[in-house]
Amino acid sequence: MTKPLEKVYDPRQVEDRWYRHWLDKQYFHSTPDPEKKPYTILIPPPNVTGMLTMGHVLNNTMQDILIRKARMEGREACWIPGTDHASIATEAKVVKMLQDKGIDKHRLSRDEFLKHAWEWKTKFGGIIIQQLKKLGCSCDWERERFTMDEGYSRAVLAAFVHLYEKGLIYRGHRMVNWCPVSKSAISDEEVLYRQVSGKLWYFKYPVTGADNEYVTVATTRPETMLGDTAVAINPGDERFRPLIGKTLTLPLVGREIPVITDEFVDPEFGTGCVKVTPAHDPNDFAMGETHNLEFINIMNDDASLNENVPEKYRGLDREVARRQVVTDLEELGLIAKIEDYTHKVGYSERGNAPIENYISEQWFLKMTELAKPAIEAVESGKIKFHPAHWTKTYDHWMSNIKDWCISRQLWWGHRIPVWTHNNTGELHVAVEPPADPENWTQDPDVLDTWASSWLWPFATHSWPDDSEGLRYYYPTQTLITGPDIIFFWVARMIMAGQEFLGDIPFSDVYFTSILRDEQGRKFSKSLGNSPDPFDLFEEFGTDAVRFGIMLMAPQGLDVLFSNSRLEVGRNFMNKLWNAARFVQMNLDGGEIPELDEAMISSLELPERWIVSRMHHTIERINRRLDGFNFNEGAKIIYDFTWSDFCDWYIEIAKTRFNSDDPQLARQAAAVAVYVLRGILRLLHPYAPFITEELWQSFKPASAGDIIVSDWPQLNTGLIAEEIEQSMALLQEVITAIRTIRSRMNLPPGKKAQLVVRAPQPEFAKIAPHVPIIKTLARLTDVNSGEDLPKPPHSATAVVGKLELFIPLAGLIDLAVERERLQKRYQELEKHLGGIRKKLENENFVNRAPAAVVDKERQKVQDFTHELDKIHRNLELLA
RNA sequence: GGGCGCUUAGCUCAGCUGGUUUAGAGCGCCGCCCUUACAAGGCGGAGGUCACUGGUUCGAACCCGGUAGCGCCCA
Repeated sequence: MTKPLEKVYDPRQVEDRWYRHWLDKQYFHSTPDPEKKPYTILIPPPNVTGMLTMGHVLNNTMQDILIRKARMEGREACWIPGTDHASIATEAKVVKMLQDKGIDKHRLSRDEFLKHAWEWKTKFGGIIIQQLKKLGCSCDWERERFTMDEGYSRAVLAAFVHLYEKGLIYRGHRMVNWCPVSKSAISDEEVLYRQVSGKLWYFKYPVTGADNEYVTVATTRPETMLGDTAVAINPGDERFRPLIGKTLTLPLVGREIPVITDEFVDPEFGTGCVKVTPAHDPNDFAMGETHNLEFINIMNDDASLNENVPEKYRGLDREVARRQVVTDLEELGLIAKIEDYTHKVGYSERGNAPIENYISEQWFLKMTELAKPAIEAVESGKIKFHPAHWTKTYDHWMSNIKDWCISRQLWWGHRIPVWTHNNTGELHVAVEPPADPENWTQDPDVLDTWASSWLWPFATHSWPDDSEGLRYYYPTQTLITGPDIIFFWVARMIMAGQEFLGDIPFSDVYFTSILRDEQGRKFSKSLGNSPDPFDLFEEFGTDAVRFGIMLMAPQGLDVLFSNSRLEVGRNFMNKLWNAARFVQMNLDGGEIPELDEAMISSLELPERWIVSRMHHTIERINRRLDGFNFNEGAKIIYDFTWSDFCDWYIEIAKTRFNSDDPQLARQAAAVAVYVLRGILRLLHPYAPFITEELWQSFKPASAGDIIVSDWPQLNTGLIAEEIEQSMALLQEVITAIRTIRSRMNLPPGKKAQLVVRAPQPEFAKIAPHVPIIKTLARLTDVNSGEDLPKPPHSATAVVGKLELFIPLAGLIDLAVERERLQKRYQELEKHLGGIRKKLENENFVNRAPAAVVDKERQKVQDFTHELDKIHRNLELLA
């Protein structure tokens, strides 16, 4: 027995203390144990430059719930944490930091820059790891990995070499998505399309050698006309048939360009004639290849115009050049019209600037072959998605997969392990550099960050080397992540797992909800509508935030988050705290009584009932958590604790503690402790701190900390339907009396009398519990009999076969009473009408299962019975 | 344009395999109460033609078709 509990739960006194204790005891650390089944979760590595967001809170709380439950269930639970190096984001931050110090990145050598980057990473990187600890995450911190750790880097390079040797990696001049801010290629998945309101400009291109004959083309990007090398029409478009074979003179440039025909051209768009800029548009690129057009790259890597345009425009930024081109064409009278136009523009995810389609030399990974087994793994059900509908999105993307541009023109990251011989041009592709490095030049690019994090499930271990850990922990069990990275990461991990280890990386993937604010807007930095988790921890307590967010996150739907909804969590923690406090106050001399489960069947109804309810609860929570229904699991434990345990059992236990029967009081204390222990353990994965704190006051003498205690064992033998039904009757009686009291404005301090008219066997069902009814319904005495007359001036209720009368001489408001009864009368008539209609339907009686029909017949009987009684009492009021 | 999802009380959501009791919960609202665990609380109450429409069925909030509105992803 520890010291008495404070009146209000104060999380600040508790959280850090227990986290330190768990760390000291090494509870989070896992070592392979052949005797135990492993349960492994890989953290989706947050960006090393990142800070904890509510999205992380949601995501990591779920992982912690699963891992804590698995640990309590006796699995060898291992949650592997870490961060990724976030090439683009980190490099941008370091460049900015250098700029602030007056250092230009390009004045530095690559090595000098990397030195700064590592310094920066050491200093600021990984703040998020500390923040995860604050959240209570029980990760195996001894296994923390960073995607640029030495061993991990070796794995990344080994993977590259493997794929290169297999012929899946190639280098090529291709059109890629170019981010002019980071001056790097990015993958298709890193492009976000936004609806933008812009203009559609109609330009007139003069037909060569003809006076006053023009072809009008429409474009959203005027400046790209400087790189046009053709104009295209649909071959079936009669309107432009005369143009075929002619050439046009490109204004401002003076280049002669052909008119070509291509099926791709949509006659409905613009004028039906389109300008073709093969070096700056993916569709035009394709046309350029088919028609053998000239590819003129008109841009520098920062999206300013280069020397391939007339001098006037050189060096201008694309936006400036756009305005200039429009002005100049206007002066020449070559603008037919300008329309408002909304269209989608691709933005670079990190640079937050419109991307360019830009031809450059890049490294690509062929995906089709890798995708096949990955599609199969999900279709066959070897890997299950939750909610399952994500499999369709996955399938669609996987079966239309395109080659992956994996090179980035950055310095922070894994440098591509390809060296070219300075004299012979020979390639050296290997994890280790050539023996004579002075004769070789290494490819300057680094790999896409996802080309390292897709190896996370095994590069976090020893791969490519074998090890006990790799064999024991791979494949992992569950991955929890956001649907926004289903392609970036989930799909690619599945491919990598099968390619490199020949086995799936995990068996279940849970996709979290998207967090939105109360107005339904996504949380975003630019809107500033995302709360700082630490403010919330401070205001509500970490357990309350965890529990609250679990409660409001439905599976498969977005979460409308609001601070006020966390109050539910806080209130619940306080409720639990006080329930525990009450139990503690009633432990005789501080001794914690043990309940012998074998004795339970000999206990009284309320005790047997609460035990039955608890095992019901265990069963339901297990089922919900097995199905990743975190919100429903939270709801179940909430309801059981608040309604069953606090509102009913504790109230009944008060009558035991106050009774003259010490045996009864001891039993109630034993039952209360038994149930409380169950609640604490069931709740522990959701609310680790408060449950650990309370556990110390109630744990069995031989038990350790709750984090390593046993998950409550379901005993279906203790679930008793008939007990729950008997208790339901008792609850109905009490509620019926309370309703009358409330309706009649009887203040709680004023006790009432109860007269029960009922057949003897019916009254016998509640007779043993009269003391409880008296206390919970605030009665002085209870009389019963089969033929008692209704006392004068009494209010009435009917519960099953029991007629309840509360004499209210002088207090009863006959009008209110009549209204009450009439309302119930009408309700009953309505229901009866519906049921009778059903039963009169021969098809129903003949075709519905007998049990269903019997049930309806029983209802008719019960309702009629009640109706008669209400009717009789109404008459007495008349 | 293609795909996915959603629409149940004022708000946020449950409602699992069609018959879960008479469609539930929390918040909010109304009334009474500082009843010695908890006012971050207790007791009671009001509030819903389950988006619309057609069908399947003895029976539909639930299954199927269509319509409308909202959201997301892909092109």
